[in-house]
Amino acid sequence: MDCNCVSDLLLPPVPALWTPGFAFPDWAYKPESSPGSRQIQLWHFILELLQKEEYQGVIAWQGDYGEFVIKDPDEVARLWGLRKCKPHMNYDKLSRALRYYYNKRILHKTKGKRFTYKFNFSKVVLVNYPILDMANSPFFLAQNHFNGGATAPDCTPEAIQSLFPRLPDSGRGTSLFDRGTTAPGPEGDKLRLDAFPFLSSGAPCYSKPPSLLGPYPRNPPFDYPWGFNPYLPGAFSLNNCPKLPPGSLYPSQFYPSPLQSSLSQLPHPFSSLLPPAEAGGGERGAAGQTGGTNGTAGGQPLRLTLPPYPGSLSIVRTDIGNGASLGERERVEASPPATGLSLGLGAVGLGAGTGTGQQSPTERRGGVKPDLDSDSDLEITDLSDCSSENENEHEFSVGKESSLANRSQIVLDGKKGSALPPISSLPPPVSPHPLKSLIPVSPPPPSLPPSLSPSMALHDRHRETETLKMIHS
DNA sequence: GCCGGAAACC
DNA sequence: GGTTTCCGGC
Repeated sequence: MDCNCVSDLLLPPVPALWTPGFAFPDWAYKPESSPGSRQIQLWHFILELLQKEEYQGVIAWQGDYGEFVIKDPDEVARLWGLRKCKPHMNYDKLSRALRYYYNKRILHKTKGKRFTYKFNFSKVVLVNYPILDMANSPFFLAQNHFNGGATAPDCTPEAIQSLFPRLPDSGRGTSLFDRGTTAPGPEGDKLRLDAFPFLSSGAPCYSKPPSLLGPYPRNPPFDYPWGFNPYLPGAFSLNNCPKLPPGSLYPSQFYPSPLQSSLSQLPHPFSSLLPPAEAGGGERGAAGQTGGTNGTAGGQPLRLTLPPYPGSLSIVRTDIGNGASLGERERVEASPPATGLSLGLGAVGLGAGTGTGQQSPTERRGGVKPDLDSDSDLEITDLSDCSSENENEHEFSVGKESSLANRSQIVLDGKKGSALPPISSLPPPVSPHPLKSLIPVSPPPPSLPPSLSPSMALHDRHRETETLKMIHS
């Protein structure tokens, strides 16, 4: 019998239990989310774990932004093995796979720190979106660890996202740039954000990657390295982010893209892609966030929002078409954060807090061995159907309970959250989940230049973009 | 623990 | 292509 344990292709609906604010857009977990692969990629999986509170004890953001620590290597390996239906997976193998990313510069090792790796967001972007003129982007010039860049003045997910003026359409699991769904323009099948789940939730320096950031969580005026922000003169204020100490850049650097904001808040060109109604900040009811659906057919609200920061916009896309799919575009996430979210970790039906007989991964692990306990953190992974390779691994079953549920005791509102990473530069801890409170109930409307107004013709916007690009360059 | 080559696998 | 598996070396 074929292994369909984790079936990346059959991920169940987004777990409703997951909390909004930390979920990657569901599209990020779809098969097509991993360019070049029909299965979830390891780095994607890692991000997946990183954004789940249940796994804080296993893997968590720590240290520098983008940096994470595998607290429980064996457990992570086990989980990965579950996901990939590789019961014999172990940390050694997993780490080998991680090393594979070194060359791709998606990841790199934090020297001197055991089990510590670091995502190289910008490189990931480059790898997956070569069409983007990253090389000329002040953002990347400043941030890139691999190009000699010393610091990352604005290595914010917002900044990264700002490079992608088009949002993926999570509603159907297809993005605006989804391959095959959009007329392949010059970059028709490349310009997608599905490779950057972290853009929406990756928040290094925090035990939990703040995602679904509300409106621009930055104190205006933000001092962009290149000082070019033609679109949003302080439209998105950090003031909307109660958890961010004024003037603090560090947190903001990691506040991933505000998935809860809507395209209507996007400076460009997303907002302009929205119909007037939605572009105007139409709200989606809480029902839309119950996370009960995985954005299969419509209804799945986008949780990815571009930061109101298109300053480094270097995108040359012109085929803004595919408007049809825009029906699935993000909607204003004005509803309270707690209204649920649709986490893309599809198959993971984590019963946060509902698990019984929890046993820490460390306690029950012992490496990925055939006699694994039958319990699993991933209810999704029913390995009973694993291929012959695992047929003798009946112990490798899952779904019994959420042994990690005990980790879910982390209180989302920061009352009981896990400790923040020991980051000296980190401003006074606001909460284990900085973004939890960053999502304003009513996001301020973006200040869009007339030229970027929704009524603006596409070609005009494109022209505008081109012009801006030239200016930028 | 970490690294990277090599080969196999899917 | 993206691992998985194995392995020798540091």
